[in-house]
Amino acid sequence: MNPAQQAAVQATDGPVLILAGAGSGKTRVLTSRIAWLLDQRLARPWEILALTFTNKAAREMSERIAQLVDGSVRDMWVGTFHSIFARILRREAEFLGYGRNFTIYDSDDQLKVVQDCMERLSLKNGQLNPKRVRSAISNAKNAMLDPDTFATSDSGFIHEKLSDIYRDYAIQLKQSNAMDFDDLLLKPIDLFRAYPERLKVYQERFRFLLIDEYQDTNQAQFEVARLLAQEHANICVVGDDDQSIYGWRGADLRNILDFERTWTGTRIFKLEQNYRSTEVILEAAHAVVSRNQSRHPKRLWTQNGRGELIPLLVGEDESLEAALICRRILEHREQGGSLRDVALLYRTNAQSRALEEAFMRHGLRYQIVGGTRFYERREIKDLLAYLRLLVNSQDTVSLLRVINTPRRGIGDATIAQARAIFQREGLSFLDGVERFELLAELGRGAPGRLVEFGKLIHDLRSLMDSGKPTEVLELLLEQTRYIEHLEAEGPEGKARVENVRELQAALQHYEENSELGLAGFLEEVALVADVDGWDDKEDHVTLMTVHSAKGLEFPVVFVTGLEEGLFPLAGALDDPLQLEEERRLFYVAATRAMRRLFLCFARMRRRYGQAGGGMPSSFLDMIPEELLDRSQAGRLLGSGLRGSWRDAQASWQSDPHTKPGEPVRGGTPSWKPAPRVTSPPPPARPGFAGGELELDPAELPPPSRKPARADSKLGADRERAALLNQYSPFRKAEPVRDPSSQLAEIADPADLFPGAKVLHETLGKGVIIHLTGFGGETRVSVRFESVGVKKLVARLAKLRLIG
DNA sequence: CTTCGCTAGGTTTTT
DNA sequence: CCTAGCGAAG
Repeated sequence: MNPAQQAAVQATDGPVLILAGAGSGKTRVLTSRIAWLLDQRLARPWEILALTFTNKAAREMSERIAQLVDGSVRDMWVGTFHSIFARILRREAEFLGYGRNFTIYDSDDQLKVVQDCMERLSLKNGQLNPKRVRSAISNAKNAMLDPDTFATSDSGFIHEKLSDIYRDYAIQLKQSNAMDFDDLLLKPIDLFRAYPERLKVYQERFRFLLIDEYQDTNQAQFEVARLLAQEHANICVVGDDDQSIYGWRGADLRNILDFERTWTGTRIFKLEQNYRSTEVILEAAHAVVSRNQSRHPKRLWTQNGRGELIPLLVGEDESLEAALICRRILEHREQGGSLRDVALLYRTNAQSRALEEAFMRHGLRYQIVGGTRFYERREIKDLLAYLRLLVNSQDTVSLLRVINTPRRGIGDATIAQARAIFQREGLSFLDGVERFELLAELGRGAPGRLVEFGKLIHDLRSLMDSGKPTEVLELLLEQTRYIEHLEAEGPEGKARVENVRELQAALQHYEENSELGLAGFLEEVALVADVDGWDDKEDHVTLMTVHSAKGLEFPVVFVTGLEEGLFPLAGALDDPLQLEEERRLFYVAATRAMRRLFLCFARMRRRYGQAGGGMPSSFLDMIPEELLDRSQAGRLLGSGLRGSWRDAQASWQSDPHTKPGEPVRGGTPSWKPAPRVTSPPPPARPGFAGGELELDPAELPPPSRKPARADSKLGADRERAALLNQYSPFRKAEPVRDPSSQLAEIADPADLFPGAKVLHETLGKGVIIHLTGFGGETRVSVRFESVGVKKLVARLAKLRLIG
């Protein structure tokens, strides 16, 4: 351990701020510090509270502590903010008028409540959009504004309506015995303020508080930490202002920048030696982030050596960008590297699609982290909603979700009437269902169906009390005939059934390893993050957003989609604060790399299916020339053309943070606000082209946008397909000369690619639109001439490639 | 009450 | 381009 690290570990008394740059051994310091506290008998395990942002980070921390000290980790509270405070809230629920079986609402559930409130307040078709409302409520909560305070914080018609909805929303949640994510941080504050003696209990208990990724805390987290630590002032926070990337979620950089002012007597330790990356990588990352105004000045250094230059990979479009990356990965593997070494990072989840297709085509194993999550799939949410309703009978969102799923003839009209009746009688929905006489006015069929539903829930609940969680789920599936319901959906349903099986397996696993039952399972499920599902043991390339990648490291990293408007994102371009966050995001991305960093972009990228222009990211301009390797791209993307990027950009983008005296090469001095010009269009850049292709991409035919109607361009498509496939280890695409003259073999799923023309035994000719690889099964969307678009399982579809 | 077909809007990032 | 969500018809 270096002297700075050692000092940080041993400064056990009073407030401590550890400014830990990327790769500076932050986790090591944090865990050693805990081990030190225990070794020196300064603290006993249960007196330590360590808070992280992801379960993965928490797990890693626990494991590493366990290696340092023996055994006693079990009594220590190490977990995410959300899980730790959920735990505290369950214990203290009665003080807040909640039941300890409260449900945690995710953002989907929140939206349902908001919509319900808006309907009730007749604001459904106004200018307020439910998602906006949801985010307004969330922002209010992050700023610790309750409905009353929020109401007086601003004025105007819209704000008034927002306040009304927020107030109703809070009431609905309470009535449903439910808390949203934000509540998990806010309610503890309410509790501690209203019941100082409860606060005291936790203050006494947690004499040592440690917080990881402190730069990402919001005001509520700041406050709850302050409350807990104010007694002993043994608060140690670790963070890096350059890695604050959750501003949009309410993270407040001031928390870390002002820490020493909040806590008198703060000792600050700076960890600036990086053990992860090469000098080249660090310099590139620094070149971008150092333009920010809001940061502690600092500079990482390393003894890892200079390292290799950063290749620039330029693809004609997103598919070719992906193909170039695949080629590099294949090279890496040929040189004895493992796929596990490699990560692809992107700004938005939508970018994963083109990359995924390329990986499939090249036969490279990959795992996408994030995107649509398992627990957010419809079939999973349906079943979880049943289980949630069993645990918490007041959970309205879940009730409304399952009451007519699968269809049992209880529609909106019935529900609305029944709700009205029960409300009048002061009954909860499920209680009301048991009062048959009240239901008479609902007409002929409805009462019976409602009672039947009530009985279903009743039976399931009795089994929950006596049996195992897996048995409950089994009975649920049986009674609702849910599997049959899914199977009736056709091929789509088959995959959903698989997901249900996975849920059963997950529940079984939980049951075998925990005592906490159904309620515990639901809590765990509610609080998983995308990264938590990431499997770092398997040999595959990892694809994820930059946000998900924080805290991770990989020997080889590709940062993709470095186009102005994508990374940095368009919405951030004219807001200095957001632009700073984008730069930090780039900094995070680049500093994930240990040995090798690649920067990639595409000259053209389809968005919403429409072609869009890709100007190289302004970040690329900030990186000193001598760090980049344009040896291959350089043929066409040479120094002479560099200015033209900037010229083009300068005409429509100004960079408010470029310091005077540091004019950007070839551009207008940008501290003088550049006029926002919409025309003329950026100058054409002939021959500004594609990376490392051996074929000159300038001679490449443009990709046809709509393969289905591209008959006249078939030749072009074929050539393009050949290019895309040229690196495939399995096969060289060999287009059939005359489609009608011969019947091709049934294609191996790995041979299929978007744009390929195929022949199906019964459905006839079609064109592949795209491929997906969920659950290890390649699925293929084909637009058939006869029947339109069909989704098929590639393995079973017996498709033949035709010319 | 359900089903079908159309359209508008969505892609920032997530506990 | 894709899909969720809405309105109209059965």
